[in-house]
Amino acid sequence: MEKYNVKQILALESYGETITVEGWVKTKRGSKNVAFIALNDGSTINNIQIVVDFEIIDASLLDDVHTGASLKITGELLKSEGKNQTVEIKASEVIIYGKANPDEFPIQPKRHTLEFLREHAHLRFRTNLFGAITRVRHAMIFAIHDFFNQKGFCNVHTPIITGSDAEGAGEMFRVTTLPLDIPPKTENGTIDFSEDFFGKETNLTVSGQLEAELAALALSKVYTFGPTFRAENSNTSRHLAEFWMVEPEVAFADINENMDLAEELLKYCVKYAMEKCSDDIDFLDSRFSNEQKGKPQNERSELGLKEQMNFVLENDFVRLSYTDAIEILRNSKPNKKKKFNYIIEGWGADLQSEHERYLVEKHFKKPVILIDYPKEIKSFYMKQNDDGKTVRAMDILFPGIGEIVGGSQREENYEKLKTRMGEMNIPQEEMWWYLETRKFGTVPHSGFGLGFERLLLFVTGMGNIRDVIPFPRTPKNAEF
RNA sequence: UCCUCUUUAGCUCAGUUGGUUAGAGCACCUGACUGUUAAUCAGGGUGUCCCAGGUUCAAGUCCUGGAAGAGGAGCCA
Repeated sequence: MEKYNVKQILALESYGETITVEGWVKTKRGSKNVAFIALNDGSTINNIQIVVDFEIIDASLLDDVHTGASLKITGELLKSEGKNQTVEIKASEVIIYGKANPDEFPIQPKRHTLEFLREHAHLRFRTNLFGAITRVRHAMIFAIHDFFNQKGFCNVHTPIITGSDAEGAGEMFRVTTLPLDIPPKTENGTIDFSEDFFGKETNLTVSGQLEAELAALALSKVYTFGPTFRAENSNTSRHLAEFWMVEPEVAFADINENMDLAEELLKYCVKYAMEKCSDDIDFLDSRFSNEQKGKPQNERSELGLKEQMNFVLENDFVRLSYTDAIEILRNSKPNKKKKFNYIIEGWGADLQSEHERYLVEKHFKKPVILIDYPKEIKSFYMKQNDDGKTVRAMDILFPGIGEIVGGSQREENYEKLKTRMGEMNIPQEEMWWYLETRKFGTVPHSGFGLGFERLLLFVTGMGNIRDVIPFPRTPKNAEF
């Protein structure tokens, strides 16, 4: 006898065939002679309807079948008499693998708040919503590897434990095996890390970029896709302490090729989701619309989820220099009427969230790529422009999400890089290996970082980043 | 880290001016119903009112401190 998953069964037409299916109960509806069980195994968002005829199955068996129980059903595949499905299974045997006591099982067949489900992250996979998000997340992982593989990129695993704390991307998590209560001390009273596991201070990585650059300067086109850790005390719906980042690095590529690559990658992923996860995206689209209905008019999204995705696919991203952005913002209504919390006075100011949102959501109403930022507000490794004021940085801003990509052309000139490190107090002795790549066969190269969970926010229409990663790590929260 | 808001039944929430025994819907159980679609209809009881202090004859309600969660800001991806 053939064993199928629910997704396969829903596509079968071999009526009369005896088949077996295993899964978890979504809902049970009973009447005097017959009961209906909606069964799901996670292979699709759709359920298979099990018909239990009490002339064939003892009705008391279903006393232990509630939402959440796990079952093995054997029965006959039939064309459904009901309206909402094409096929169903008329059970000849019902085996209960595990009950789910409804007094204790927290996932009821009703609407739960996302906050409640976050506190039950071990069980939230069982909901339609988190099943859909998990499948879309999987598809996006594949889309990314697929994209780069097709383009001849080499995937490189960069280290997760790093000996450098000079990457400048944020606060780091210390990795140590030293005893916390009585750490060994040096003569002048500081902690003696020479006795630590690695013989030096080590941390969890905040970015694989620097190591990816090393690989790019031999393999030309590489990317890393791995976990990243930031010990910032950020309590927002867009930040995680542990998140996944896609970081391509390309030799012989300038900032324009870098922007082309990022735009193409984002569009590829969005298209992939719409094509490969259409059932899940349909579900997420209607969830998104329902959520918008509950919001005040001025906070509602003008477009639906699928409309937003199509819009991104059909339009070129706006490419705009920092200097031009400042001009637009300075002459904007909210700036003149002093509606911004931070009024744009002139060139040099860092852009705040409200400014980025104005550009993306009000002025252009499209994804925007901002380039050529003042060097003072960007990292040491970014290539300096000839004007002596700006660097070849690029940030991609998405509606509702903000910065989804940050990247740059890298400074390939040894002397310029060294000078800039000095100016920005980056310890050069520690970074000797990074500098050496500029000494031996240096080439122009570029790369960027794409926040994987931020991409998922866009593709799923979810509003909180804690809901697009299975087990979110945030300040004061490492349960599960 | 800062600002604002929230915390009452398993879940979602209401609870008036501080005043008797703290309520509703869902879930659950029982019954009815020949095929339901988060089935429907009738009946059944459930509480550390987030924690610790304080004010008061009396606190879910007022005050102080704390914790957790959410939204926004900063940092960024």
